[in-house]
Amino acid sequence: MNTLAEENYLKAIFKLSGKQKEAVSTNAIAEELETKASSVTDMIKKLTEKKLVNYQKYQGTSLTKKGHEIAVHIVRKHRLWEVFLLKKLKFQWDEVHDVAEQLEHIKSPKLVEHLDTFLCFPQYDPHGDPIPNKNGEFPKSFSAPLIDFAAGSKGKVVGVSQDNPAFLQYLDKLEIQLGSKIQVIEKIEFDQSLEVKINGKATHISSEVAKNILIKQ
Amino acid sequence: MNTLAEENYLKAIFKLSGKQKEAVSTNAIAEELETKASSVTDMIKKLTEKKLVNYQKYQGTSLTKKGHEIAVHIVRKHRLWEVFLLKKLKFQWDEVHDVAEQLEHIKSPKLVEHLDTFLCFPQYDPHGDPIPNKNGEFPKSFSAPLIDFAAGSKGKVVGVSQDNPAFLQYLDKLEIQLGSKIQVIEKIEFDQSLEVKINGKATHISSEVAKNILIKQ
DNA sequence: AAATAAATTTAGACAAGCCTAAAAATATTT
DNA sequence: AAATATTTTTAGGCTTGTCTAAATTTATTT
Ligand SMILES: [Mn+2]
Ligand SMILES: [Mn+2]
Ligand SMILES: [Mn+2]
Ligand SMILES: [Mn+2]
Repeated sequence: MNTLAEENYLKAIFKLSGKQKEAVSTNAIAEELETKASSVTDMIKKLTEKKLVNYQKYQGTSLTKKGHEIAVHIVRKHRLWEVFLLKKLKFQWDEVHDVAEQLEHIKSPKLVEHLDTFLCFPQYDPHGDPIPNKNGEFPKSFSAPLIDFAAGSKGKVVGVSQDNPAFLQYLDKLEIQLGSKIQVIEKIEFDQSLEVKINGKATHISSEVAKNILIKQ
Repeated sequence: MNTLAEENYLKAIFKLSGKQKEAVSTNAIAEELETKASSVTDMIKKLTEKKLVNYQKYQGTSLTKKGHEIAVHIVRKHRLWEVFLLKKLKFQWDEVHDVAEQLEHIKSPKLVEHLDTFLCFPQYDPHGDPIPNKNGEFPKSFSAPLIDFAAGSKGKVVGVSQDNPAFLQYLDKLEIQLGSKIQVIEKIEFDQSLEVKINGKATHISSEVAKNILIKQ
């Protein structure tokens, strides 16, 4: 069984290594976990010992098959709990992440599977992130950040790539939710910001925000 | 904010000190938490520092007002989660305790209150234990252990004073549940065991079991 | 190809929680 | 009231996970 700290490291490496499972730098992990590089080196050595990561001095870290499985399972739990908090306990979408950070570490195979059943096997969490099934398989989703769309293109908001409360509350203020119809009116060359229509209503969006909104055409 | 270990110590002291809030011995705490007396002394000193317990060397430990409040709040969370697991996630009554031991440490005031609302403010957990409300007040309950009842007396099972799975599974086998009607047919002097009728069916029960079944007349 | 900068690791320290063994205090017998 | 037994505390040590400061390696400039 793994400790809470170990699980958080595995999750961070999973998040940072992306689809190609690239090696992740020590500093990147330190930043993600708001800790120091020296602490990361220490922990990586323990995870290497447990065969949960591949690590070569100065060359970065990647997950082993076993480490990957554990990380995906934690992501599964995190996202299922987020759905539970939103759908059953009436939390707002900007409130679920922090509590799920705690709940994801609860250890009980039965709990996860029964929760999944209770929630009717949701495929996406409140931020549009895909929920892996019990075999660790993710539902396929075809989306791209809003910033990659050209003027004139239309689509639907299917997700966000941040779950920071300030960001999510700002989206609420802009009346942007999962499912909102969006059309790019103009891309401002100067600062990469966008003029868009959200459900028919014209709004201006910074590039920083547009990077974190996921669109499906 | 308190650590997981601190919370478990407060809960243990609460459980052991009973209604009169008697001082609890170091050894009793050690046994309850399956740890060593020396570890208990260490922790008690920290809790004294934080003004969560009253402690005098060699004279035992009791909870302060603040310590008592925290302990009751953890008990509240534990029991609400037990209800959730049983009622919503279809756990058996012998399976809920261990998972609730983990869930009781999740920190989110909103989570507890919304869970309580979601469950429609239950007053008792799956073992018949009273659930304190958000002000820390327990519902009054009038029950006594089965072993205290004389031959001929009748009553209803309203609780158990152990949540150890082996004990609960044995009750399942005896077809004893909360709500079961029970009548004491005979008390065996020799070993304090009982002949009883459960929902009309005759059964023999050891004193050890009879101590842990709570009856309301 | 040096020199410099940035990233990473090592060395040594610290707090939390736990342990064993020994000492001290309290309780129980004789 | 001693002697003995039990309980509790103290002393010293270990692991986990963190930190700062210094050393080392790798990357980037000049
Ligand atoms: Mn999240
Ligand atoms: Mn999410
Ligand atoms: Mn319980
Ligand atoms: Mn219970």
